[in-house]
Amino acid sequence: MGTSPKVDGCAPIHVFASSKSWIEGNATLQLQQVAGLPGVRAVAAMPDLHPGKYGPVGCAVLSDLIHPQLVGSDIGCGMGLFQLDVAARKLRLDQLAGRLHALDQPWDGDTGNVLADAGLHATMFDASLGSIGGGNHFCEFQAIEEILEPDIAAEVGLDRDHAYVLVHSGSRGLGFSILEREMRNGQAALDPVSESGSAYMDAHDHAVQWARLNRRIIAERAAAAARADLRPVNDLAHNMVERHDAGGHVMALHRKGAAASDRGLVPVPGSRGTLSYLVEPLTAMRTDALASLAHGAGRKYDRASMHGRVRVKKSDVARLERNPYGGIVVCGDRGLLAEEAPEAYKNIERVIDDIVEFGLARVVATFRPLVTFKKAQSSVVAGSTRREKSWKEYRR
DNA sequence: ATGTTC
Repeated sequence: MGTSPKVDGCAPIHVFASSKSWIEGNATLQLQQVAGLPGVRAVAAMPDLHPGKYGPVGCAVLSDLIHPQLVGSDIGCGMGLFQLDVAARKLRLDQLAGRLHALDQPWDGDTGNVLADAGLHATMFDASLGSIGGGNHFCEFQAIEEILEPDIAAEVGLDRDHAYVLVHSGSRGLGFSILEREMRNGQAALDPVSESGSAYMDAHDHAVQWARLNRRIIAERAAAAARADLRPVNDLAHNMVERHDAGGHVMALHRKGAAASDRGLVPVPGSRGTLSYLVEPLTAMRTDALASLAHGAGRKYDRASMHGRVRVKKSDVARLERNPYGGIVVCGDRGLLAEEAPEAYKNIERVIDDIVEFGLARVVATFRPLVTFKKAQSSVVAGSTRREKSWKEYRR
């Protein structure tokens, strides 16, 4: 708990998890490996820490060098919370669930226009704009369960009667292509002020904005299904890297599954069967947290093991398609439903308790899930045999 | 995480 195991040649690691929070051994191992990477100065781990493909998820890493793998493939992935101008109690959940199936279809909006409005150039991945993607990504209608800090809630215009939409999505194929390109170049680490470092940052920053726009469009599509308008409460990426000038010395602050704690209230989702939280970061309290916060409950069991833990029979599917609050989970992919079952995740209350006890944040409001939408099984699109430029051939 | 299988 708040340990700083100083291994020879390794950067200090601060773990903001109490002994009550389960941290998998492999995640701790990955954390130590990260602390030993070239240029790494400090590592902060959150209680939602769990093992990932290229390194642990749920941590911030301050380094002299940019490590694209520490950001991962879903550059700019994050959480957008939006308030709808409709009362939560007015939503017809079954009707809404039906309409949300439209999110499995490509967005039919004017991609060129929204990109231009956002100041973003076109890429070959723009057809994915407005799509949620797979894995843990979701779009969830929520209602306020409780407001614990009325003054702060009022500052951001929270109204306990309104419905909300929380979107967890990222940069789809775009971010993936950027990491893929870096790995093909064989450069494990980049000098932040070098040409290659700047080129990565340009592509990265573009993907971060693209992902933010993607969440906005997804929220608008969801709002349209509820025949409502929306306004953003806050939107924060949790997979990203930023350059920081520390008195002439440029450093890279990576966040992998960790939200920034220096730009407004942080939406912290639970699993799809629990409350989600909106917290106020108390950044000044702990500089060793690297201006970061937990980004959710964090996985407890890996995806593969969930297929053995959850039977995907009719009765189980029926159970997984409801949440304990009487809400609906829409997911046309039984396998994904099993992988993303609430029991695959850590206890969000434990995670929140930890960040509160370590003085990292306080809870402003809690939200209960009404309707959660997750991607349906990917169906192979017939007839698209036309040879387009391969995404691996793509250059900005 | 990924136009997830070249």
